[in-house]
Amino acid sequence: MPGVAGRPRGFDEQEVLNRAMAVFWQKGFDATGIAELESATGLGRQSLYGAFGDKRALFSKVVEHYFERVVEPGLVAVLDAPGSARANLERAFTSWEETALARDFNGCLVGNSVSELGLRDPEIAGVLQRKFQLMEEALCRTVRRAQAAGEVNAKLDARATARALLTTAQGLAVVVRVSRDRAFVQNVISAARRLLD
Amino acid sequence: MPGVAGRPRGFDEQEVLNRAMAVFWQKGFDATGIAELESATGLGRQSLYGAFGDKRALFSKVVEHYFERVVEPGLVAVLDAPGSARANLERAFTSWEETALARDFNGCLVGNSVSELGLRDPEIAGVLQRKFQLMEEALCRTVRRAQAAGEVNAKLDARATARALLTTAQGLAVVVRVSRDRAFVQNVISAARRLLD
DNA sequence: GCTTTTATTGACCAATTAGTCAAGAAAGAA
DNA sequence: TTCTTTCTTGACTAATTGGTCAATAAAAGC
Repeated sequence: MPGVAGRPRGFDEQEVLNRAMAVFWQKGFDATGIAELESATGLGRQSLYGAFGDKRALFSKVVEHYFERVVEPGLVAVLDAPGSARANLERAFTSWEETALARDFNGCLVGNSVSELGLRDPEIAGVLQRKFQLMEEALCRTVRRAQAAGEVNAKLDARATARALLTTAQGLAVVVRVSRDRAFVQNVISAARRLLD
Repeated sequence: MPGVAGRPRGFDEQEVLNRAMAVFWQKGFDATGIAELESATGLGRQSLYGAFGDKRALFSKVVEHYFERVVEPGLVAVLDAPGSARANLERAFTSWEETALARDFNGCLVGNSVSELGLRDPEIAGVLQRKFQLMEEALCRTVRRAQAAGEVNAKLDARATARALLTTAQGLAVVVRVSRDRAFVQNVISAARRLLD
């Protein structure tokens, strides 16, 4: 009989994913050990394996979780918010600047994972590629919307601009890891802004 | 008596560094095992340890080697070549486009290493940061030179522009790992070019 | 030829890895 | 209560990891 009874979980799946995400985000896939995931989540090994499968499966769920809980609200929702599309782009830039300068900034989990796993795990690479596409898409439609409102140079290729912005953000996430310098970040953000003129 | 005699090396150090570089470049530090370095270089373990120290020390030497043999000739020398600075920047863009689209493109070893080790190995992070600075510097002086020649908008902040270009190149190296798409790369390069106008 | 120094070879080791097994604990269904 | 199902705990394992040891080989200096 399916769906019947059994001892209920003693943990909140979302909260566990949050903690696991924090570790993977900071250290990457390989450098994160199961023991570390145990202590970070407070779960025992078998609970982890029972609930999420092996390390790789857990990592996949963490990537999805990251997109839902970090990128969707922090970027996509910001861009798609009603009102001035240009203002939304500016809000995204500001948010990039702030997060990049935060003391505990770990880059972008998607970008980090692409660097680490992009060439050796085609399945995960496919997932990551789709995440990039979703970000590009969000940027693209916002650029278009801003163009329609006369807030961004209408002569620009919206898709090309979106791709340049995505690339800039990913580059910033990398470079800032070793030079957390406010002037540097502002220079890059200014350049991103200039891409809209 | 120091500096006397002993059996001479049976291998060429530069060639060994080339092979080791290829492996580290493709797979990263953690994912590269000593066994793999042995078979890639053709050296036995003790020869490797005797000549280069432990894995981390070898990796450091590989990073230096990468800069000397890849970045210096492929970027710095191109930018510092005599003649039109703007043309040199264009040559760099073309080279980015070509290498990014090559079948065996593995990103930038410096950028990859920053992602993997930037937060956990301060010493290596410092070295990587200096490499970024050298690239920024080369871009910066070339932008300035082009400005002086009237080939690039003289109103631009040369340093800010150099930083944006560096960031763009690093971002491209990441993004292209999962979407090796000619149009995408051209869009990004066009945006980089627009940063000079 | 003998000595000294370094290079090479391959076996070895301790530690860590991801993943599994088996027994016990807890809660809903009957 | 009793049964059934799932969750939890901690010990266990097989494989791989980076790194080392000791013996051998090869060349230069005397």
